[in-house]
Amino acid sequence: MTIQKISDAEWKVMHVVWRLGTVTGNDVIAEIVPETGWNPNTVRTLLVRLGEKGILHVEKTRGKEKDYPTLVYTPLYSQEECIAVHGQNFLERVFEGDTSKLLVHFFKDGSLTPEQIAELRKQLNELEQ
Amino acid sequence: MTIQKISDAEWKVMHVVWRLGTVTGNDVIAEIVPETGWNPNTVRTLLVRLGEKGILHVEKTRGKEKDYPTLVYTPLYSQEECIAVHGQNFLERVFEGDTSKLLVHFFKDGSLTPEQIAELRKQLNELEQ
DNA sequence: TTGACAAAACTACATTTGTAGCATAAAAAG
DNA sequence: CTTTTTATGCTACAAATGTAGTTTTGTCAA
Repeated sequence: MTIQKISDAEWKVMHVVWRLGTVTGNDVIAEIVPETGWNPNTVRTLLVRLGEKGILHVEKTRGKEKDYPTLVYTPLYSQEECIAVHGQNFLERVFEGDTSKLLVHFFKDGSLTPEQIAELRKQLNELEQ
Repeated sequence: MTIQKISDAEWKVMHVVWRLGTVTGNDVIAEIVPETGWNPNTVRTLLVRLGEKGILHVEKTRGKEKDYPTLVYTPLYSQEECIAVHGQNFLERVFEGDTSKLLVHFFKDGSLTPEQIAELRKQLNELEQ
């Protein structure tokens, strides 16, 4: 019932899907293959699996006009939802659930720009009152 | 050559090993089994795998006095090193490498105590100058 | 109509992971 | 010494993952 696990390779696909909204296999292939060198079939396999996991909705549509039917994939969960679930998991696994330990780690390691630091300070202030 | 991947179940073992320093199988079993309900053999399997992965050093030692030889496991990498590697990986996978996005997410989601917030502010200040 | 081409569907296969069970060897107990 | 425990060493096995290859099928160009 909960959101199923998204594997490393699948995350890469999901980022593209969230960015583009509703996509065809080719859309994703066009984005990912040049960057990763993966075989196009690999991308398609990942899309199929994400469909089976209930993370993407899969539908066969006839494009606008005379196009022949193509599978289109649509995210069933927002990026925020998936990040929430998987972030929680990571937090527990690696930091034993201690959020502030996590935050301190990524602070130090993050080489943040001054703007980002300012943004974080703002967030902190908001949290505080 | 890099630190190999540590799986979910293995992290649980590693936290115990880091906490206790050098451990026997039984030490880890005593800590983990009550909490998780895992079969003791499961814990031993994980220890063996961590040894094979080069994350733990395995050695057969004769305990202090009249003890019979037992396998003892010692971490070959500090918690910080492992967290650095795996944290980086997570950051890239889930947040596409954007540290500040990660931080903002865990801020909002983290239900921090006032002390933790204060601590973070301190860290921020240190970073800033 | 027929052949070429591309998308989709199905199949594949080695590794890793979760989760043990079973057999053996050595120590402790009797 | 023999028996009983227990840690260790193998073996196991299904599901998930990374990474495609092969086959089928539907569309379009000739």
